[in-house]
Amino acid sequence: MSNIKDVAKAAGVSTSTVSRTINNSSSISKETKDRIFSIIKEMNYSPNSIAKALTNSKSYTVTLLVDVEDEKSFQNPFFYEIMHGIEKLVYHKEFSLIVANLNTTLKKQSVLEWLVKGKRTEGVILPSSILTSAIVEELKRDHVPFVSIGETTQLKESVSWVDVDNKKGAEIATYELLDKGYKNIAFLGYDHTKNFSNRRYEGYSNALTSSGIAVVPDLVIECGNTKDEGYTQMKKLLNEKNVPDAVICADNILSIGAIKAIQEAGLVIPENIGLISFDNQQIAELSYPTITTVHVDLYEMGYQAAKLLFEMIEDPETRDQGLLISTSLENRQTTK
Amino acid sequence: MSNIKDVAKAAGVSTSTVSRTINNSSSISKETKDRIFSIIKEMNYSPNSIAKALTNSKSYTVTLLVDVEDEKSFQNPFFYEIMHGIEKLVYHKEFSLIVANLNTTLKKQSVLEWLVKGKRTEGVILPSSILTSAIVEELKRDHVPFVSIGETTQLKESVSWVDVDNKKGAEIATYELLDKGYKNIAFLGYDHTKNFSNRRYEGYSNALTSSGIAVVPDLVIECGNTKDEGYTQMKKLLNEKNVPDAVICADNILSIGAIKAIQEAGLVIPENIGLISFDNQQIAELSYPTITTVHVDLYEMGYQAAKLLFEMIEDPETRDQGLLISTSLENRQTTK
DNA sequence: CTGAAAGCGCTAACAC
DNA sequence: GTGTTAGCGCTTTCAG
Repeated sequence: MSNIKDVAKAAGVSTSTVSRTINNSSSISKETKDRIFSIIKEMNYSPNSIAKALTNSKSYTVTLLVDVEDEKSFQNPFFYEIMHGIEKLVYHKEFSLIVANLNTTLKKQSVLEWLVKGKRTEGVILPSSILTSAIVEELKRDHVPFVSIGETTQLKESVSWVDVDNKKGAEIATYELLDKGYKNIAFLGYDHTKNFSNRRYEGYSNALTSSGIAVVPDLVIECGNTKDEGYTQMKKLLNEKNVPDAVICADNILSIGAIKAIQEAGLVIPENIGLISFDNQQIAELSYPTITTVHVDLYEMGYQAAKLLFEMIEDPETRDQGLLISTSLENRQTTK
Repeated sequence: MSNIKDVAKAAGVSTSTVSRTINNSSSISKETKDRIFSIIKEMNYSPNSIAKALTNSKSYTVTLLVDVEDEKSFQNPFFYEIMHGIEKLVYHKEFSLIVANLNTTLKKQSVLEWLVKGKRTEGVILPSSILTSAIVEELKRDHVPFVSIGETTQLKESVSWVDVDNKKGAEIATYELLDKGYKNIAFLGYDHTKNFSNRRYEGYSNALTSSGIAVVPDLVIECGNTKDEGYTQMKKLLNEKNVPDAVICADNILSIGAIKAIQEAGLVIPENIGLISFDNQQIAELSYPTITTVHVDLYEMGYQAAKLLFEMIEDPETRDQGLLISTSLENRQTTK
């Protein structure tokens, strides 16, 4: 493998000239530049990134930190697309993307410590679900920029984040149902401990009241996000005197169970009951009927997270900020 | 940030002594070691990984190469677990894990070239679906060890790989159905262009013939892996004179459609018809009924891929090898 | 517009 | 057991 010295020798110039050429310095004549570039190509030279990193005291590396043991931190299907968005910008900036698992320990320290202290990373992207105050403090102390995927309401510290515009998403869903003539809309799967769930509820109630419709507490069902809960709670709803003619599922897996309950009750979707859920394209398309969902551009979310991160890397004075990614409605078979 | 010199100065020793201490050389007296370690802790010193990498001409980095645009290269849910297994060993070895997308280009070269030429990576793990001869040649030329996730039947070159023991998996499934009293087992979703599908078919026919049962060509259905294909093909099967009493789905999404077709025909699962599919835990558990599957330990697969890779990194003379990861049957509601 | 030389932080051969 | 020193491959003042 040839190095910068070899190229310099072959070109009859100094290493500085080669270096300047590579880095496109304006102070090199076009002729020498051209000559050097052709020699570089001839010799199949590539700058050694590690040497460059050492001299510049930069790692040219960004870390995506996840909790692989925790299904909730990044749900499988989400992760891949988000990573795709991150990856896109990271390599565009000629950085590498490192993936590491929160719970890994090396040399008696957390991976994060190991990465940061060893100067292995210049920035971190991580899901809000694993972002504790301890991590925030550590990263801030070491001046490592980071961006949270998910709004960070549980933290007292200010933090940069990107999140889905859950409120708006729920609003869109609610308006859509109203537009299609549904009148009595339930909200299934509310979980007041989760930020995104609160936001979705806000959107739902907002859209209703804005349309002159009162929120009916009996139609707002608090429960976890499982198929079985969806089934049980929907069944219950259908046995009340006030039966809804549409339902918004605050979280996605619920809807599978809910649909089952509706079908078993002899009701037809979307004629008798309409349903809108959130995300998870795969489930939405595998179900019978396919599920109308509020869809999030996760690629975009990842991309924006990376963009925010690079702003912070390039200018450490950048202020923390929050960014909401807009949603869109994917009409499928559970709505008219 | 303190460096090795600072530590040496504080300890009143040379940098080599500190270096040897860090790297646990046996030729340092216990006393100095202890003293140095305590100073290291005091000063909160961490070795600069980039400097170390430069001196040792190693990047201490392994790359997971994927095709994020191609759903098939790593299907979403698969990827995460495989990565988890890889990640585990990679960090245990005190390496970092880089993730990169095949189609990214930098400085007019592919990411892979960029990573390899720039000495950014010491080894690569990638799915067989994106492993072309061109990539093999490139990696071999540059002496970069790599491991394929998936057997590489399409290549003439010898390559290290890990794969699911698809044949054995299908055998297990077939034997299970026979054991439970099913007698007329169909094989749905055969795709002769795919290695894993061929292997599964082999296992199926193997188990049948070993049990003294002839393979009935009419019960082997070649089709793609979609919900709709599963529905259509299953419906067809149920309308033939020779109706199966069990079905193995060679690929997973098929089973959703197949189940629908069975239910619509008024048949009861698992009493009238049994069904076993492959993988995809999430779908298998969301379906009504939940689907009995041949399950693969993807974490293990990732871990073994990394293990193979490190053998090659640590000893370049290591010969290429193939490794099959065993499967297990997850009994759910589609079988008696 | 180009070159010489110092230095990034660490390791390892060679001394003692 | 420990220290001295050269060097990994690059960038960047400072000179000219």
